[in-house]
Amino acid sequence: MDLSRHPTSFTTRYQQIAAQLEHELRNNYRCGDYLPPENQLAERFAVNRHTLRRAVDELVDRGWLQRRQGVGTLVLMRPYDYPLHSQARFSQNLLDQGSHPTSERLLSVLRPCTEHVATAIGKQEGDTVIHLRTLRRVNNVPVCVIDHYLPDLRWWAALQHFRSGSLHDFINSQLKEPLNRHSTRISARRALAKESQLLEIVPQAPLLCVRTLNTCDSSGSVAEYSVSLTRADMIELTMEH
Amino acid sequence: MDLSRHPTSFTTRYQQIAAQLEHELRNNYRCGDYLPPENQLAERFAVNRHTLRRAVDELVDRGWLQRRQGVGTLVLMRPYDYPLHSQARFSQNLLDQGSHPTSERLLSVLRPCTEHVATAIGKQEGDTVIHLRTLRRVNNVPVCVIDHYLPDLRWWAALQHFRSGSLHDFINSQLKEPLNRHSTRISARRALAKESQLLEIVPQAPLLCVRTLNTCDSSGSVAEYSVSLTRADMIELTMEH
DNA sequence: TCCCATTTGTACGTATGTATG
DNA sequence: CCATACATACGTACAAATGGG
Repeated sequence: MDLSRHPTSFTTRYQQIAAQLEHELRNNYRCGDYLPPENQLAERFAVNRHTLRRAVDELVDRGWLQRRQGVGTLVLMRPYDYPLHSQARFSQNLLDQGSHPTSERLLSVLRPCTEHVATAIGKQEGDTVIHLRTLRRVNNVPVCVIDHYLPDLRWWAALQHFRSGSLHDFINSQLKEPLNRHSTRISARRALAKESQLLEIVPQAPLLCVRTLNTCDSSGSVAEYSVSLTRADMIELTMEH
Repeated sequence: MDLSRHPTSFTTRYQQIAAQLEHELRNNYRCGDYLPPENQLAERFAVNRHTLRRAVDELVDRGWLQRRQGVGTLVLMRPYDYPLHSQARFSQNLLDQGSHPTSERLLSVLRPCTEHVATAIGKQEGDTVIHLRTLRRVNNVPVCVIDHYLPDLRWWAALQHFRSGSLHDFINSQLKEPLNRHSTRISARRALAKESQLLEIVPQAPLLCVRTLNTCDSSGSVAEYSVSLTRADMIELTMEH
């Protein structure tokens, strides 16, 4: 595949090489393999090592390669395994956060909160919070991972019995605390390595990120701050006004 | 602030410079400003231009700077805002769609609607609709492009006088038709080539996509269907409940 | 329209540092 | 301690894009 003579669109040398490497990664490499050393590749493509590195940079940025100083360049890319749901897009109500009847608990710990969480829930960095992580599947396909942060440590004992289902229902029925949605922030970004693994998507795939602050119905104090990451290729959020 | 003698952690020269630049961005620059030319900065830091570029690369990757070939390096970061989140982001109310006072008209045509638009507004594929495209900038940085589809062709004459400002305000004042938000769908995907060009982002960068259906206050019929594409690195949507 | 200065983008060359096994 | 391979840095040159004269 000669990409050097591409009539329609101008590409730089390093972009050509990146495209060529990407093609070879898909066909000739498997996850866990190492690329040939930069010197060899540079020689093969007849470019300076810097130019070759610039091409590899692109693929590292896309999450398909990982550099290991003194060792080599590791191949992370998997062959595409989900050709199916390019079309299928589920809808999900914007208010569904934390109330998925199908979600499953992945994590349940007490931990000092980060600055980000502290700011959101109005506590100090390092204050202990309950941290739950749940994963929602649709048709057994993971679509959404949610981190829940709860500042009221008195809930800890009860929450340890939460295994699956709707967290908000659980809190409502077990702790008699109906939660009120206070504010929501919606953003999008690329998936990080661990996230793409968890959600079984290619690295760098776009994610919808919904951050929700829930307050206690009774006292009005912050009860839960949740951050959900949703596969943007499968889910869209809907809202009726 | 001398970062060159940092006892605890080893930092490379370009990392020191990136940290220094980040510090200066916060204190001495505002969104929309331009950095001094790379040559000047390189001279100031007494490094090669490549080294300086490597430092700037870091801040570009973090979304705080944006390069414009032939022009300069644009500052995106808002002062006083950063320490809270890992990513400095503007916020935009979820209800802002079509009502940006700063938006500018890019396109204004009559055209047969696609199946997608036809489905949304409840007409037949091929039926003529008014199609407007507007671009919103913040501090002269493009952040959001919106396609508006309006089925009522009687508005065409009046709408041709719309140049900039808030489209919804224009419709309200010129056509005496207050619009009502009916439903909203939010998704995310990677930018296509043309979109990334228009929004001045790298290809494949994640976009927030908000599709809104607005109805006439009076008749309740569909008045406008809009599709907005927003740079996810700069804008997040907020909602108070 | 064309040219020109400015600024970023790409590419080559070279040298040395750092990490790994 | 050494060979290998990636990381950083300096130097140089030219290309491409932009904006102004």
